[in-house]
Amino acid sequence: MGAYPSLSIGALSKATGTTVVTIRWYERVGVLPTPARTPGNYRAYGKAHLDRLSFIRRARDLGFSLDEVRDLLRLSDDKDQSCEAVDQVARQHLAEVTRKIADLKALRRELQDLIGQCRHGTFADCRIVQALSPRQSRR
Amino acid sequence: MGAYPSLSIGALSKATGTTVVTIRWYERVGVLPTPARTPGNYRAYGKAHLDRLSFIRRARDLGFSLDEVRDLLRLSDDKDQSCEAVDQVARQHLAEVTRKIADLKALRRELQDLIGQCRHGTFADCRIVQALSPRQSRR
DNA sequence: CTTGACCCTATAGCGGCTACAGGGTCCATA
DNA sequence: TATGGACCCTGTAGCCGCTATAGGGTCAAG
Repeated sequence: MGAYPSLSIGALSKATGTTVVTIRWYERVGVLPTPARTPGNYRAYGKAHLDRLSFIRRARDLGFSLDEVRDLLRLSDDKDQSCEAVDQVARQHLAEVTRKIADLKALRRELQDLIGQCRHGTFADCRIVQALSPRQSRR
Repeated sequence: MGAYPSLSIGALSKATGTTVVTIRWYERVGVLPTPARTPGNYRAYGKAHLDRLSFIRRARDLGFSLDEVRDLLRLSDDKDQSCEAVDQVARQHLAEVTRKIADLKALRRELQDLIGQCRHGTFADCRIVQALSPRQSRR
């Protein structure tokens, strides 16, 4: 149960699967607090940084923007309040993801239609080229 | 059957639903050819530009990158060849879209799990915060 | 004392625009 | 003829979330 050993940026990088450059970037844009420095000016991270960075990575993997991550972190610093606000952020993000899926599905159907019509003839006959070109003919 | 009247950038903008700034951007990055100029240095577009810009917009709406659009345009300038290459670009893009949909669906499921577990208690009990924080506890 | 792995800062670039700032042009009306 | 307003011009900087490069400093092993 000694003092938690401090981590170099490289060690933190390996521990979280985040590149060194990205870690410095997170510090720069204020989602990861500035760590202590060694006499040689190397960053020295503690357990709190490891936890925080893990949180950030997980949220990013789930598609939250850095702004949303900032919100989530700020909310999680007010420990006493109910997590309704957090839930709200998550639900909003979920709605956005759902919308994106719908958009991509519509797009996929269009692409499939397009590709399905291609008969590999000469270019003038190509349905893909025809379908792409005249915007007004496709309501 | 007179000469096709030339369009100002604003007219082209309205005709294609593209902002004036974006049209100039397309010219700058080389997907839309530089138009003629009036004596007052205004851009004067012809029917070819209208067709080309419509093509670009439609392809962008379908999620093609500007690089892919460049490819499609270059391919469609070689009129004689079969449209196999075009088909290839489209199929590749379709595969990418399909992959994105799958990714987003996995992500949505995770978010739904997370949100479904929230019981709006105090923060310490919040499943969302817990689930976000410890990265190593989730396989 | 040198090698090589690691670390530092600062700056520029990616895609696909968007938003200024600071002007010029054109046409209708007074 | 003057003026107002709609339109147009160029150039630069900003957005997001990094990534890449240049040009150094630090540290431990051999």
